[in-house]
Amino acid sequence: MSGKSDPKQRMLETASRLFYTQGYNATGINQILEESKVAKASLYQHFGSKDQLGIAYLQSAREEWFAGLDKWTFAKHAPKQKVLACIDFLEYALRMNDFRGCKFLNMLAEIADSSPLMRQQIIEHKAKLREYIKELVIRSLPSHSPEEADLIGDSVYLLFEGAIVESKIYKDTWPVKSVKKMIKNMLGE
Amino acid sequence: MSGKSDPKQRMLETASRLFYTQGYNATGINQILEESKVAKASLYQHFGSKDQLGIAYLQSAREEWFAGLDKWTFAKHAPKQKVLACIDFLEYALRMNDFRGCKFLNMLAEIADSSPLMRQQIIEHKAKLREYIKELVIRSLPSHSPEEADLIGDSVYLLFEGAIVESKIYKDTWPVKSVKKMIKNMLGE
DNA sequence: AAATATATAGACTGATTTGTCTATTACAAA
DNA sequence: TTTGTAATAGACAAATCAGTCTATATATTT
Repeated sequence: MSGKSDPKQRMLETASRLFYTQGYNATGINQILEESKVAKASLYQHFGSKDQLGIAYLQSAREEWFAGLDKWTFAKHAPKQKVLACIDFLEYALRMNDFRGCKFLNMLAEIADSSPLMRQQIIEHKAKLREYIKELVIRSLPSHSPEEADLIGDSVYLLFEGAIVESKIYKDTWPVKSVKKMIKNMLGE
Repeated sequence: MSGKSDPKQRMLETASRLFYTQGYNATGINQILEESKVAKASLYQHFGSKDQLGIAYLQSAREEWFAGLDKWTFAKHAPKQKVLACIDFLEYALRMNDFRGCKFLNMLAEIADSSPLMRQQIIEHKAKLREYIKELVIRSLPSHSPEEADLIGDSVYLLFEGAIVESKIYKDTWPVKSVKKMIKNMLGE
């Protein structure tokens, strides 16, 4: 059960790397098996299908994402600073991943209507992120009306998402930097 | 050369439909040939490769997109109303396409680093859209400093893009509606 | 009518796809 | 030591992938 010798873990890590860098449809299970040095039967023993492996990939990506996000926001105390920490984490994560964008949005673009289960994973992840950000924004704006704070919360979330996809297009941090400035304005000086 | 009987046009239309609804990698050329009733040799005669067909798909999608955008903005005269018309066009287009999202972002997520030419098409399209919106926003805010207007222009663009991807996730118009409200605020009452 | 260009049908290649199956090996617990 | 579990290697299936090629047929133009 220790990392390197556990076939299931090895497979998931290799699949995660390949799905992200090459795309889900462009990655065959044979390549995953070769690079993780796992037998084909083991894949179907542990995951049952490529689709299920894709779901496991999204699940682990979600855990990783929120673990990172928590780490960055917990370092700050004021709600507004926590919101800005989300943006700083985003810039950090995008750089770390060479601007390959969001694992969930990339997958969503690939699967079309062929995997409702993966789609559900993606929706849940994004809905959770939306609530996460909205909660922080609302706490940053205690004097605003619920309607106003709600709108600003969604706007911060949509700017956040916009920054992800645009940084992937331009392979640059300008979208994140613009978004951070704009959010600072929206949350007040 | 009249529509239905022109193999090249027939192929491109069928490929566009299939690439968009099924994804680029998930669509084989054989399916395109069958559904467009075109011989395989004709495809390679006119396009040379599947990659080139993908590029032609993106080119025609760009023309279509800006033709639609122009139509909606030309109907308004005040710059601010033109910006809002962009959002209205977006909502119209997303609905029309059953919330399948942006053809360019979908493709970008699929090709990873396998097609620099397609990537270039995507970058050019988005850069053009960014300039289009920024120009309208700057004209909407004549009394703002260039730096402020520039930031708001990019923010509107990023909200616009965010609305596209989020409406695809949730298959709902709430992101577009939130973005329209927020942009109204940003451009002043 | 003859010549040229374009489209069609479809065989074929060689590689790859997901998934199943058999048979063998390694290891751990009883 | 025996028994049961998990991993391995790899053959195999049936389908599909992009792309090439030959041969035939249809139009258009000169």
